[in-house]
Amino acid sequence: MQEQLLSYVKRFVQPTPEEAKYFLSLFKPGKYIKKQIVLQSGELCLVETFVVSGCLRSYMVDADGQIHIVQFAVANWWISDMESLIRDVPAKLTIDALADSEVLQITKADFENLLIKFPKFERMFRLMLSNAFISHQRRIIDNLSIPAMDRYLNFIKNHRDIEQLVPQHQIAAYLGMTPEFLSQIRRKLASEKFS
Amino acid sequence: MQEQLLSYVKRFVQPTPEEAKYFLSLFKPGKYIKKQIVLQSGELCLVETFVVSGCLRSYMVDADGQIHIVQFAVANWWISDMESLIRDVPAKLTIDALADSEVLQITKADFENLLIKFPKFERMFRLMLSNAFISHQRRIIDNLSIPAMDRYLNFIKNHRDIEQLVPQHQIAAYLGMTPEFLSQIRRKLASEKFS
DNA sequence: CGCGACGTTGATTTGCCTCAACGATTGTGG
DNA sequence: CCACAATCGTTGAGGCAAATCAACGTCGCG
Repeated sequence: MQEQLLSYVKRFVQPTPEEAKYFLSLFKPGKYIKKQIVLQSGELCLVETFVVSGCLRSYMVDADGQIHIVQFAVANWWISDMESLIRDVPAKLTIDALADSEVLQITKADFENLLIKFPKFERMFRLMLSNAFISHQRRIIDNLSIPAMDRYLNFIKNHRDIEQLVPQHQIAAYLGMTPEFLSQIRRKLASEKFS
Repeated sequence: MQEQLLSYVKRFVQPTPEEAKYFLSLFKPGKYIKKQIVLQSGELCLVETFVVSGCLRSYMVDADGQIHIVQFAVANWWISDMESLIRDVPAKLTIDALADSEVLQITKADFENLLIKFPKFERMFRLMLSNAFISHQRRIIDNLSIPAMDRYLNFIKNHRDIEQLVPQHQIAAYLGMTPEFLSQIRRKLASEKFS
């Protein structure tokens, strides 16, 4: 588990053995079983979570009780309610496990100590955030400009791993459509295959 | 101008006079007149731009030729094509001026030198990015869960400054609706005022 | 003055949602 | 190990929000 996180880190920065050891020592391993809640909306988000295996998801419930999925996190992804974590406000998101999962978690306090002791990691988190920012930006554009069927096609092309792990109505909730409508789309796609 | 940027910086980190001086020395002032292009999509984005006054916008043109606005940048906002800037790939976004504007710009090379020389600023950009990430995340949720009229009401509540600066069809392109439909919404809102 | 940018209005169409019902599969307690 | 309940995906009918298309009035500006 620790090695997996370390090799992830090395994509961004090259820690010395000492830095790497300290870094890893701050992460506590944990397990969640399917459906288990990691963070309940309304509470404070106290940790940043790195997914080693399995799948977590973050979602928001809107005024009509509808669930909107913000993110799926499979192996080598991070997940948290960033707003709650950074600004110490109650979380708007709920995070739970879609499958049995192993994680590594660092508390906010340890995280801040880490950055003070080894500013090198500041760089790593900045680069990670840039990536997340870019992909969120693309998702905004896609939601505004691309019809439902193409959004689905893009999704299964770019996230085949997630597609095989989570049920289809979860994908619908991520793409911003109803499960019924996603079903229509799939029917249409299947029939088009004979042409 | 420089003082405006400095006071912005101080929201995040406390630079020493020496750090502040070096930081500011890397930013070159510039002006754009209304409609002038700052970055053409397809080219490389070479600078990060801080808006001192006026208003820039970034947008993407989709397959149907429709324009989708990613961001308005008024005073004290940053704007760039982050993906192009960080990964050295052709920009997908175009940036232009919606009004005569004053800016301060730093090149990618100077930016990297800055972070090597004074890692303190790494922290600042990480915190800035967190904020941008959080607001993008909220926009994704809003676009999926909130009807057009409420998105418009939220926009004019939270961005009255922008609303007064840019024409309405630009706001429509930001909110993901047609100008005609925004017009309908405004008519309905106006008539509701007499009740 | 004349043209282009901007906002408005109305008629029509369409993409997607709602609601309701129904198999198939999974899983779980008795 | 069976029975029953959830969970999941599918189908169809009907409805609504928002897009499209077309026309028009107004204003600011070269």
